[in-house]
Amino acid sequence: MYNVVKSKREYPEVYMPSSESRDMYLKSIYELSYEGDLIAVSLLAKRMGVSNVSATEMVKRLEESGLINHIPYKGVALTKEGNQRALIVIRRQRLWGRFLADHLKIPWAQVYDISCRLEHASDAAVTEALAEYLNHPITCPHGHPIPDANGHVEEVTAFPLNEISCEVEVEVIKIEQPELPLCEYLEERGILPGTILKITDEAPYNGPYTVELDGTEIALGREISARIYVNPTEQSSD
Amino acid sequence: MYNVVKSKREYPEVYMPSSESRDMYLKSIYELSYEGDLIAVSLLAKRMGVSNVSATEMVKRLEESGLINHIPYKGVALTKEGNQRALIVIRRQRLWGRFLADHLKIPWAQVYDISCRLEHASDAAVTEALAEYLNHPITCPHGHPIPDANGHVEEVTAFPLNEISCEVEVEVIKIEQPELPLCEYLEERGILPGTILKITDEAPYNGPYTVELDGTEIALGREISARIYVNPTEQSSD
DNA sequence: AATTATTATAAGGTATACCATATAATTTAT
DNA sequence: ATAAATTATATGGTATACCTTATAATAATT
Repeated sequence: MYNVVKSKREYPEVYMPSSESRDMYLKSIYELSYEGDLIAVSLLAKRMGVSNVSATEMVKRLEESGLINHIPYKGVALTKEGNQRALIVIRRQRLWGRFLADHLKIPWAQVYDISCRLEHASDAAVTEALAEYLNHPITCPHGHPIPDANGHVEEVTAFPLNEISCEVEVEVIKIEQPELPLCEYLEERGILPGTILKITDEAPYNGPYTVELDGTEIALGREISARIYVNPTEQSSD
Repeated sequence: MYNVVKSKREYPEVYMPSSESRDMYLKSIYELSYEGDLIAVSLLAKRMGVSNVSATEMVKRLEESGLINHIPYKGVALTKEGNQRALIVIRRQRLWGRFLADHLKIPWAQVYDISCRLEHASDAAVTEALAEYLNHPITCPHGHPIPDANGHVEEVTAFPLNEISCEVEVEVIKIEQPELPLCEYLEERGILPGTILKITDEAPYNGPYTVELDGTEIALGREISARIYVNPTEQSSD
């Protein structure tokens, strides 16, 4: 009688198995992938916060459904269908992200996690109504492009901050894997898409970067820097 | 790492067990209850679309959690805590209902089912931000009052249409159990909160009512009539 | 009071999505 | 080439939330 409770059974599993968990795996694989490379199952497990055995089990299920390819001892990659599905889920999440940030004024750091829950409660009709309502935004609050209704995106070109030289002024474009603790850290320090900053010093032995923004200097670890994608500003390229 | 996937485990079950399914049971019990009367487990099972055995199992779990009381062979009733929880869930659903209907322009008939999915993806912070954004509406699109953040409501007084005499002009106040097929039927015929109508004829042997609205006459079965709650208009009480 | 109907419980099963531990297969590094 | 590390699989177990079938307990009706 109520969709929510019976959803597991109402879908014809053979045709297109779908669940929150499966969608999260597909999304993680997409987010970890770069130009169709293979993702190690152990990396996927780490990202999903589950054991390797559990990830392997799910990989098997997703492969049987034709959503991913698994080359043993090498890794997994999304099939065309899996990629499509991942991008549809990502579209939903990023649209909800915009709504949460722009309309509900949810703190930036919390947006990703909350939108992640809403994405699973939205079908195509709700998603498109939401897109219309939001006036078809092109990026999410963390700077990622929003795929269109057919699951197409142009990924924005940007470079991780740790690949940028000292004294080059850059603009923050997007944050990769914007989960709560990282974003809280960044939000406190005013680092979000649009922020202008530059590296003023690199500590040796893989030590932190010193970053200047808004006249103040802060220290940023290498791991975090690798998740902050930036582009040189026009000013710096002169 | 991702809340959605691990939510089942992250809550300390002993303290406050919560899940979509449990919330749906609580909500159903609330909706079936009238002035604290006992709800038969079989009725609950029917409402939830599950077998009696399954409903009994869940009743046991909910009782162990202190959310309901179960008097064997009599029925179940929400405890104070269960009632609170039900109303919080209902608040979320009804707020989302307003958003879906007023902002996303989702067809009225579909609002209940969709809001039912969104309600489970909302914590207190999102709920209150949403309430603020919607300007604290007092009723949902189906005419039900929205509980406040503490889980308090004043149920609106209204009478099922089948208890109304012929020729009395009434206004539709709310639709009980507004699931999709019923609402599609009503929406097609223009019967929703605010509609003014009157019964012009009652067919014998529990036959259909003839109802006049907007100058046209339509036939309405008794079962449906019992779910349409109305109040006499000021005009009719003169 | 006896029959019928309803309600409850018991036993065994399904599916999803996790877990740990152990072993086998393969890759990588020495 | 061999040892070490990684990856895969096999086995058995947990929790939730369903299911069916069968039996026991109670309530309602005749």
